[in-house]
Amino acid sequence: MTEPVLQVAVPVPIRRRFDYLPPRPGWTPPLRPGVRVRVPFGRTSTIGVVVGIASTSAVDAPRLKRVCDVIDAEPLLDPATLKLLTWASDYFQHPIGEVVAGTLPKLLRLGRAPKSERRMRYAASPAGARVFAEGIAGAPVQARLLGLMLDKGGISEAALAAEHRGWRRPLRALIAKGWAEPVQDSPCRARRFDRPILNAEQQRAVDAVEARLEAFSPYVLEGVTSSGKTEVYLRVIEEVVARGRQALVLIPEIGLTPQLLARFQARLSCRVEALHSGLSDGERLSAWTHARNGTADVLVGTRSAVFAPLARPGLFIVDEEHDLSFKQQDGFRYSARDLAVVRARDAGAPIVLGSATPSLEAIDNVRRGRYHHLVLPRRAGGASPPRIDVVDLRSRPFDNGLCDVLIEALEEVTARSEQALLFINRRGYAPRLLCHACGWVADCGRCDAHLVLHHADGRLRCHHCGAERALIAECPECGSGDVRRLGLGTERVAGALESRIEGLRVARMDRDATRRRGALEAVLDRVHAGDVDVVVGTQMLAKGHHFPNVTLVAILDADGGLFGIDFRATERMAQLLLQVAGRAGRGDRPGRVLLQTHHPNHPLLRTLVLDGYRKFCEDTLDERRRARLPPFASFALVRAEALQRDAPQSFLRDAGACASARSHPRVSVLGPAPSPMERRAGRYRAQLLVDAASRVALQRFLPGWIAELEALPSARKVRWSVDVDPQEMV
DNA sequence: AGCACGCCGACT
DNA sequence: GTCGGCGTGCTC
Repeated sequence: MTEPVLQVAVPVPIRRRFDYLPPRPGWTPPLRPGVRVRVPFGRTSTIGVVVGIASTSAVDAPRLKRVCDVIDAEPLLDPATLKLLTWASDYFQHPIGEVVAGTLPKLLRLGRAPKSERRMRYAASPAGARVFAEGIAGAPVQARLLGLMLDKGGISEAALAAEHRGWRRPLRALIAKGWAEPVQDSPCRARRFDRPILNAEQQRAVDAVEARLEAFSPYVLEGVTSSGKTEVYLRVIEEVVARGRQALVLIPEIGLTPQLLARFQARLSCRVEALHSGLSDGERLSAWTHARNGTADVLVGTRSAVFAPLARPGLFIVDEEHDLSFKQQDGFRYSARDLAVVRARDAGAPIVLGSATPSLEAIDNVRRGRYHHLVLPRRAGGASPPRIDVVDLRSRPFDNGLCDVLIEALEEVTARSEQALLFINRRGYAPRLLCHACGWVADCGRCDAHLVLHHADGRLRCHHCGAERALIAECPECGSGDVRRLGLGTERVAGALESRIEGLRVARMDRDATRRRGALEAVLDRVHAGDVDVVVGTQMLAKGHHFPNVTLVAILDADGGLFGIDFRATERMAQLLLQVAGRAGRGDRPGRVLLQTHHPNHPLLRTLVLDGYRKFCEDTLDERRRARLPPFASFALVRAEALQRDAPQSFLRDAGACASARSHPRVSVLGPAPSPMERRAGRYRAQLLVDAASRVALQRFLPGWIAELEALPSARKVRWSVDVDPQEMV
């Protein structure tokens, strides 16, 4: 009888599993995939997870070591979660060990046991109550425990232990038969008093999802801002939880988690838990464990929550599906949105991808009939959509980004005691400091970028590497005192507004103004209290905050996205534009959007403003199809960086040569080319694009090719990574 | 990622 | 004469 071979995911950046033998010959305790093991590794030892068990190994028998010990009696990761992790590792070409370790709460990675379920309570199910009434024969202990549960409406573990010494086994039997179930430790309160009435479209969306709760069915829920998407989520979640299943809700990585969580908890009479980066290690472990053992009915989390195991998965929701933060931008570059779809498919559950501005991928899937389309065209409460006015900046006088049309509009708004949002895509005061005498520009020494002037503290900062310098009054090259501040940032616009309109109360909302803990909340509170007339901010303004009194939104420079290097730049710009615009005219007052541009006749801008987002997407998708760009092709990007200027390019040239030698008919490589910002934080960067005709072609090509790259001598002189389905080409 | 082995400069 | 620089190689 040969010993089983344990395939272990070891937390190292090596694209391989490591084979081990059981702790001792003739080891009998069950060894199942999903258990953690401590393994000798090189000259040290580390904790890994068994991801497979085989009868043979490709490694020579004498080289196989034994695991030191098995940490878990029961698998920590269930088969579905393991399957997801392996799938993600294969698809995104990231080492399995790092995938597994990276998605486990830190305390579990360190070998801690999952949180005990001490405070769990158990109650009889309706089926249990029926059976008990009819009388249970042959299982006196089970009957007694069930009786207690019925008697007291639930019983704690401590009370169970007091009642019967070996309580775990009969309890497990009761749960297995569906007669008893774990319940939350505090009794449920019915909190459905605040349930708004659905409009016809919301009802149709809810009905559509609820009609197919038992099978994989993907939906795109397209609803303009404040059309009541969240209410649709809540109704469907209620139904899923009522059927004894769990819901996983993914939200973008922003400070909105507390608000959304509060709304969920206020509306749902079940146990809602959060899993996001703001939690302590203990809280994170607790939420993870509750998802895994089924104590939590609803798990609301950011990107990484997509890997949380679920005891009874029944529904997946990705809110603001188009948001870039669902794609991790370093290390293990996975897309939580796409993985959620994979998970829903495996679980045979519905998934709702919600957005006011769905991604082109989502829309394409609708067009191909793969996803169902649910539309919420109306704004809740009958608010009318905002009017979009394009302001032609050409030959119009404007000062610090503010033209007279905008100033007048602002004065009208504040006269009515309403509020306005000004969006500008750059923080700081001025993005460029220029000597008018000799042309010198303040550049970052470590990046190919200009330093941005921050006026408040008199510093010059690099927004790419964080380098900082004191502001200088004279040109360091020629000594001239005529050093000018070029371009616009939030700080400058805010200051200009204050001096242009007397008594105007301006708040800033950008990374600088909200860095301090609680600062964002403070700004939001001031806005809600009406202590602010105008908010000047960056992208942050676009992200779902509710500003009921805002009736004017201005986009100071809509041109940025029109001529970007990234083929997704226009899609981004359109989404941002509509998201920002969506902040205007909630409540009962109509909103107005002012869009300042030097290119009022740009075709995509015109389509967007005149025909709306849908038409814009149709046109952009047609263009993508003609140009064979995603989603009509599948990309991967290999990035490399090094302190030596040519190391990245020569590695990527070798990589390109390997690719050509493989002569895959449906795959080609483009480049290498220096990254759009070649030097960043002192390192030179370059990239190579892999262009495949389809996902399948790309997935067939990558594994073998990447294995070759790992063996290239030039690979050792650079740091390199693969980004499958890159979202940003920079 | 760690960790060790290995061969060349400024210090007691 | 040694401490230590990081290049190279390996991990079941």
